[in-house]
Amino acid sequence: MNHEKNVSTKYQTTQEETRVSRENENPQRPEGAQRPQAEGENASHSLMGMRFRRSARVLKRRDYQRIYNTGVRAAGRWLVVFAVRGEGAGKLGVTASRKVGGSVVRSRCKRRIREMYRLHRRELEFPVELVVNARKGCDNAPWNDLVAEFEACLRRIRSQLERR
RNA sequence: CGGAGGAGGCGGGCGUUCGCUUCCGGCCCCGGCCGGGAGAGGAAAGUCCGGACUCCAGGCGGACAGCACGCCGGGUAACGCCCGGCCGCGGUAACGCGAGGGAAAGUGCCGCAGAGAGCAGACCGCCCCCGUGUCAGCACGGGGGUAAGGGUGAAAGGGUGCGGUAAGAGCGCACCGCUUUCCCGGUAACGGGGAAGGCAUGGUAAACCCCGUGCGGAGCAAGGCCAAAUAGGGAAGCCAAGGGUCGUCCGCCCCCGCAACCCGCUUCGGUGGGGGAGGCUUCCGGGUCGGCCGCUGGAGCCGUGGGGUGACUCACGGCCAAGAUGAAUGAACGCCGCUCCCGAGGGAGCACAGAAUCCGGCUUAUAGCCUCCUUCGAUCG
RNA sequence: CGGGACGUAGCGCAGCCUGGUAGCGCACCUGAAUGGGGUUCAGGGGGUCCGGAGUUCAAAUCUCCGCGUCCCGA
Repeated sequence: MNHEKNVSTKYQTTQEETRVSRENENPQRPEGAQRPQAEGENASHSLMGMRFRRSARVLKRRDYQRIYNTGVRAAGRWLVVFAVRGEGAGKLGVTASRKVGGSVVRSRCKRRIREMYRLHRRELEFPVELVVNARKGCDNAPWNDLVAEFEACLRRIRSQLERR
């Protein structure tokens, strides 16, 4: 856990974009609430990259099958991530099977995963089509741990795709 | 104050930052931006009933089958729901529970035990008479009368008491029950009372069944509109054999007509065989991927007043309150509130659960909190 | 949205329609046979009949309401 956090901060510094790195540390550290108000308005311009609309979603069963069959894989305690190289801004598909829990639990898992993708998609340096499967316990996992795991999976995905 | 019962409500609050869907207005011009508004439940659940709505390779009428319901009256669009009442059972009571029609229309079943279980029956007994033994009581054998007592069973053909008798028995009487009948109250279920009858009529219909009432079938993936690539020829009308529905059948009209229908294989697109296989005329559409509509304003909600014991209803006024579609309604953080744990201060947790065409119910899950009423017990005055 | 099947001993299944005794195979235990084991033979134990109500004298069986698993159709 501690090891993964160190790696994630190192990964952030490689991005050179100080605005984005500041936004990323906000949900990770509770002390981040004391951020300057003046730069908050300035940040609103840069937040366009944090949007996540329906056009950025994987919608068809065919597309899911293609990503499962031809993509690379990375699994963690609460997540399984599949990916192939994509176009434009990239896409995300989220699934949660009945094994994860009832309807309330599954919906919550999917929302949390979408939220993580929305906040961290910039860390992928090229367009990628992702499919994330939720695993049991995803709804109750501590937010910071879940984010760390997601980032770790993204790094593994990225290196595997670069090797191709 | 405590216990119990009933009715109803809420089911985290506030703030900051970043998002999602949709509506309205504006701008760039065909999906983006800006401003403003809205955005899960009491069960949204299970899919157990009832409707609205839509369609049916046809409709109308009738019969049967099948299924459901079943005290009485009312409410409702309708119901298997709700309200009020009756009866039965449970509870000291408040109150709760009840598939609660018919067993003198018929059939079936009632294991084991027991003498006998559905045209009742006589094991142990009780009593009388005759014979033998005997002082007698009594014993044995034979004949008869009984069903009170014992015993079996879930259930033994009214119950309790008194009289009566050889012993007994509704054999007689009183009360209770039952049947028939009359009167009174009630819309009715039913209740109250009188008279007569000496008692016949066991249980089971969540066994078949009978009686009464209701029901055509599917379901918003219903159904409709627009319409790529590819493939390519169908559609409409008329007559004849033939064929056609939603469990079956009948009648009439109607429709299809190179298909229907039957059998087999299937990658669910089709395809092989059987069956049946005539012509004429006119015309240009059919359909998949995808998209749009259906899609939320309704048996709607709130308030006031009237009617009703109540469910509910009527009148007037006001309001618009999710509409997604690989599926939005959120995420993170801070403060407060509540519960539990060591107890200075901290830590952990916050019920059941997520709209999918829409309503009326039922059922099931649900941490905690609040309000009102009733009843019982204790204490004080 | 609609339709169906199943739940019985540790495991796989009968019994349910037509209500009264819960049974079969494997596994388990004991004994015999063998130097020992397997096979075989004899005997034995083990059941909230998925849960809760109801009908009945009596329910695994009939009825209703739940729970769980699996499978179809559009």
